[in-house]
Amino acid sequence: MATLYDVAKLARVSPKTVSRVLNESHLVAEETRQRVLAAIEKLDYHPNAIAASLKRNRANKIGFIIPYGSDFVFQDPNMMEQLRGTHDYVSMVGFELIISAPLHKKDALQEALRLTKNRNVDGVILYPSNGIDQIIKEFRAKNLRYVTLGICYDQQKNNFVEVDQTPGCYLATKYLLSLGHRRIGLLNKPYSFFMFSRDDLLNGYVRALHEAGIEYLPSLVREGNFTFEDGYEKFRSLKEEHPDLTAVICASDPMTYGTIRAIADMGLKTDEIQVVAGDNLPLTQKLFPQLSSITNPSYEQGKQAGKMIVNIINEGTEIPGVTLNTEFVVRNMQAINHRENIIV
Amino acid sequence: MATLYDVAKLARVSPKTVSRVLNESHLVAEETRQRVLAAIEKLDYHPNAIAASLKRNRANKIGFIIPYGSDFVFQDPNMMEQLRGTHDYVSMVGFELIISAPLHKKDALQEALRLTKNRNVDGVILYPSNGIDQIIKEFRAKNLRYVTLGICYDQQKNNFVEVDQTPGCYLATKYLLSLGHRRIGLLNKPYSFFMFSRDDLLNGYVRALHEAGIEYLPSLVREGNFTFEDGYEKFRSLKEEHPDLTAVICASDPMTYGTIRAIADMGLKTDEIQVVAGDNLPLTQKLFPQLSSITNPSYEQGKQAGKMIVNIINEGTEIPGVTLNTEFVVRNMQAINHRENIIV
DNA sequence: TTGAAAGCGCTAACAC
DNA sequence: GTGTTAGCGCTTTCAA
Repeated sequence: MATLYDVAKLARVSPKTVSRVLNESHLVAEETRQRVLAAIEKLDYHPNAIAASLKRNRANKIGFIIPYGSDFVFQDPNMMEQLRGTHDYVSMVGFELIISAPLHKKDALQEALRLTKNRNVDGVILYPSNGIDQIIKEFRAKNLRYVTLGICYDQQKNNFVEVDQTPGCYLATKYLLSLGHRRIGLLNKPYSFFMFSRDDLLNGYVRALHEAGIEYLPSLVREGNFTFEDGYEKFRSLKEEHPDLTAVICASDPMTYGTIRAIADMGLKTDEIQVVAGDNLPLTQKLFPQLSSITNPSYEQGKQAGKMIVNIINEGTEIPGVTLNTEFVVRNMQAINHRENIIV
Repeated sequence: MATLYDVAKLARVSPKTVSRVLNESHLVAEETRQRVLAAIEKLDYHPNAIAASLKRNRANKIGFIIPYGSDFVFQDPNMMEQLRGTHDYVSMVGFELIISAPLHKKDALQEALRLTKNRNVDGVILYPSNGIDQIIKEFRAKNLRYVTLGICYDQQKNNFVEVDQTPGCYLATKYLLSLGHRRIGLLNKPYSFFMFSRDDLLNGYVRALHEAGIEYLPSLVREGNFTFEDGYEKFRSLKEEHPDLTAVICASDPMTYGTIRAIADMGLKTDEIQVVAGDNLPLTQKLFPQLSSITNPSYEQGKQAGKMIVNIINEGTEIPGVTLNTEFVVRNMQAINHRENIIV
């Protein structure tokens, strides 16, 4: 493999000039530049990124750390959307994306530290999981770069991109109330698994109920792990405990699928239970085009996190956190009630 | 950040001894080793991976290159399964995984070359897409490391991990024939988009028909891009052209979803069309537990590809290609025909 | 506008 | 079992 010195020799210039052509080419005489470029072409020279990294003390890599054990990971569609957003942004500005999903959740944060201290990456994007407040303390103490996908502790002011689901859930609840529903379930997100600093879905739900003068029954709310299985189980137990349940709001699309499956398995008809989806993912829209949905800007969240980590790396300072909003999308419900088609 | 020299100084040994403790610690006296480890601990020393890479001429990174433009990518569940398999293997043996999904498909292969020549990665995993035969030629000429997820040209003998869907599709077709179906559609995989070297699904399909003495009608076969949309469109046109169609085999699970949606939208009942899924993904099993399915060992394929690229990097030679098999899973069909529940 | 020389942090020969 | 030294391929003062 040709090195920069080979190019310099062939072009009869110094190594530094080649380096200049590679990086800050406007400081080089055009004629010299052409000679260098020709030599590069001729030798099929590709700069050794590792050597440049060593000298610059910059890996040009971002780590995306997933704390769930890898079989959850690559199957959770929201995480994929966040990953995609991050990928698209950081690759646009010249960073590579390293993904790491330690097999054991507890190793994830250590892995994040290792990657960063090793200089394998210039900064990491982290999910809020248990123990992350300690890890953030260490990142800050050592002046390492990180961004979190959510607020990880009460006083966190910087370096996060979070989504506030309060508005989406408020609108969803209000909509269901306006249709006449009075027993509305909420399959909420987990508070043991992740480390969320506030209960936004619940807040929106309770506020809408309160405004309508409807009593809030805690037993109508169940926490789940965002997964299909949890959607399935929690819906079943919810409906069994509340036979008069007529509507349910799901915290995620996989939970929505589980709920739909549970509805079918329980022998309920579509118009007995109205389901609101949690993420508004493309697949959900295609599979179940009648479902109204809370929107979850996962792609945007990942993208903003990518942008933030790149800025933090370049500026060398912390950056105030960003909160993204949610909305609610109504889809045509008439279609459901008159549909007699059976899907599978 | 502490360097190896700082550790050496604190432990009162030479840099090389520290390096030995880090890498080949059995060659160091236990007492010395403990002193070094104590110094490492005390300084919170983390070896600079970039410096080691430069010296060793080894990045310890694998590139996973996705050639579809990133919005296809992180949404195709099979690709995610392959990625997961690769991730799990390579991270187990100490490699980092870099994923790259150039926004334009045509850039993907150049990106693969760039990453490798730059030394950003030690080797790449590639999908068979148009023009890949040329790229492979260049990889081989320059002695660069690659593995392909499928056979990319007729004479390819090495460095691939492919899946042969002939058996799975043969069994699926045979099964449908045994149930009395005579007009069986095949929503086949694409041949313009990827670069597959053989038409395995079609082979299995035709063989089963032939053995049963049933005529093979080319118009019962449609190519699709593995996507929901293609499943939807192709099924519609298939059924419109062949009103006597009673069963269909889908090349992928997203196509299966599209087909199911089309069936619902066309006002057909479940027992009028029997659908065979293409991948047997967990989500499909959960959403549509009644569907029989061809199995697609995507995770295993990704894992094997990871294993192969690591071996190729370590051995420095090419490795004979591997072909993975497919099967067919029958699920309880009675449940379908008697089910009157409506899913959404 | 260009070049000479030092050095990023580690590892590999080769000595002892 | 341990140390000395050179050098991976680049960038960066500093000088010309």
